[in-house]
Amino acid sequence: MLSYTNSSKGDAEQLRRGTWSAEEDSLLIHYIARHGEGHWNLLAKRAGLRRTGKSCRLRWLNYLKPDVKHGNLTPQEECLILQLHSKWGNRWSKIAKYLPGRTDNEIKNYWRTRVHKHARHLKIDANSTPFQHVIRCCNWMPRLLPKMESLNQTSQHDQELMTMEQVPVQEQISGSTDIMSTISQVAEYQTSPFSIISNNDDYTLAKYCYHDDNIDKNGCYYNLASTSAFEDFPYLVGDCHKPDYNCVNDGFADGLWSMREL
DNA sequence: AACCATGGCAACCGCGAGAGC
DNA sequence: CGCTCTCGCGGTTGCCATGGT
Repeated sequence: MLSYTNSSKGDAEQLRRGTWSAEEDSLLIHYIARHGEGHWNLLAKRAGLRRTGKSCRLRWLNYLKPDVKHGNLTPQEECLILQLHSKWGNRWSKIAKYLPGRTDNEIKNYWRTRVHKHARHLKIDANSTPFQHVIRCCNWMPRLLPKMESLNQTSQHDQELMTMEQVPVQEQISGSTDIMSTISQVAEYQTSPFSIISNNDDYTLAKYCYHDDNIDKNGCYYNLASTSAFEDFPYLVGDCHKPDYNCVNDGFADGLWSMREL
């Protein structure tokens, strides 16, 4: 699957494209470990990689960087993506800032493969107001919340932190342990909006998102309560959503959840 | 077993912003 | 001011695995 870009400077300067090999990954990791990130075009040449600087940067940021989390998104992360996308639209990098360890590319792929798919099947625009109401008010968000609650009972957040401490990504990749890197990962994670979820003293994101008293008979209304814990996260604070139409009776919701159980 | 359709995701591309000269 | 380079972003492509027929 490997190809080369056209070059007028001869074969020696042809650039590789396509899937990265383990050898290339190793070259990139070790070069950055010694010299740091940045100046990607120069980095590519000095590291002996026949890749564009752009390609090196992308590979590092989306896959090789130690604090990149791999694996399925948690319900909490899915919930936050839905919230933030309804607020900011396709501002993937901005959304990714609120999901430590997740890349804009991963979030973008998640949206396009999972969320867009539902919109296609429902024959409505994924960016349209009706679809956003379906996602946020009728089914998707409310169904994520019980999952988040059940995960909280077993302290999912703590489990993730334990997992991160036990098997640092950097160790998996390079075979060496950088304890400071691991600690910084955990510290960064704890300052994210998700850090509140398993904090019983400070309530949980799920409980903030979902108040039974505020849900009407169609389940189309929920309130995001205000709390000082969300001062740095204005969208979640006191934001109320009430659809201006009955999104359950119009059949959107049934179609949505017959396709995939979250 | 072979073929085909589909989904998931890594990687690429084009563009624009910003910095440096 | 204009040029070049670097970087980052969002959109798109294409490979590969999986499931269905």
